[in-house]
Amino acid sequence: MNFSQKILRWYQENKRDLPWRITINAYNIWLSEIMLQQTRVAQGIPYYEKFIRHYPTVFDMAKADEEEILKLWQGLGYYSRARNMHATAKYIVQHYNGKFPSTYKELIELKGIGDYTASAIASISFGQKEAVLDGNVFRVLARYFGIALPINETEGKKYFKELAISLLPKTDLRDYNQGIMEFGAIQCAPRNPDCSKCPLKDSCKALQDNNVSQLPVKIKKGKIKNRYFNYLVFLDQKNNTLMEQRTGKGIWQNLYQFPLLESNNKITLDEVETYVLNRFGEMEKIHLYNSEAVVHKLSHQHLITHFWIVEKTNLGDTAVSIEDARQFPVPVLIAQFMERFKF
DNA sequence: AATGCGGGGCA
DNA sequence: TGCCCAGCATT
Repeated sequence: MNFSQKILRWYQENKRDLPWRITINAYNIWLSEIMLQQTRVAQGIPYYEKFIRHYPTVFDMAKADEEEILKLWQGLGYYSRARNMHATAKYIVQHYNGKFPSTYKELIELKGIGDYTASAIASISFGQKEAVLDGNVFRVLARYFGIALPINETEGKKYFKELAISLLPKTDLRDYNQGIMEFGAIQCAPRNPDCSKCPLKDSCKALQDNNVSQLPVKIKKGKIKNRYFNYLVFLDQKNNTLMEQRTGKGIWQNLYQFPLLESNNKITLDEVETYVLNRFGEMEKIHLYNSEAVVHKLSHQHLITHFWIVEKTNLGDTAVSIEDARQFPVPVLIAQFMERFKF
């Protein structure tokens, strides 16, 4: 039995029951693949269920408002996925009459669909002979064949892609591609895999060389930056507040938040007060809600956050009721504050 | 080629 | 605390 046949055999005996595995409908497969980009299966499942419930077909999603989609997506992260997904839903309805194209070439033209996702949809939904290359597959191939090329550099990606293509079986493309990913997620896990019960243990190069924990190789880059966020939580007597939508580049695009004063380091009450006075006018009272900073950790930056409660009589005509504010799509950082503050 | 983009789970 | 997760878009 060769590599691919062993993967297929293993998958047959170990596959999980996942909600998107009861169908090969392209809309369902597409939705699941977008959600699973850089996201664990366990985290994605409830979102997938929720979206299928709200939008059973691509037509339903195309008709929805972006704000509603972002609200449903809230907490899943990488919000550009939601925006691109919505744009693609509309595009599929407009230009493809609601039917997803079946080829890699057409799929990769769509927003939010790259090499991996195009291959996944083409193979899983349409049975085409395309090789998927995600974090799981990189790991399985790097270990089994003992390849130390960095998986996040061009040369390595190209090498692994060609290797993955060469391993594709003639039939069972759907199961093979899902199988090798599942194998990477369950058996050939990132840390401390139990190689003693691996069906590939007799021919795994990394295991023979005692290299399992060293592979795959990934060049690490980037340092974490600290940013200082000061949120201005306005309140008037009628339970209104102020919310703003984040526009432009950067994190949380199109999500809502309280008016924000960002600073280079920790800020004093006087500085906040001066800022509020200049931008919003006179206030009744202002005080710091959390003396201990809330540190919200993203993969590439730490947001050192203080919430300032600002009591102000007249919030103007852009004020929103607290009840309405809770319905806005917001980052987890804001959602957790609302929870804690009993907003 | 390098950087930015969330949030959570795990050792 | 650092790494990883069914990656993609932009610069």
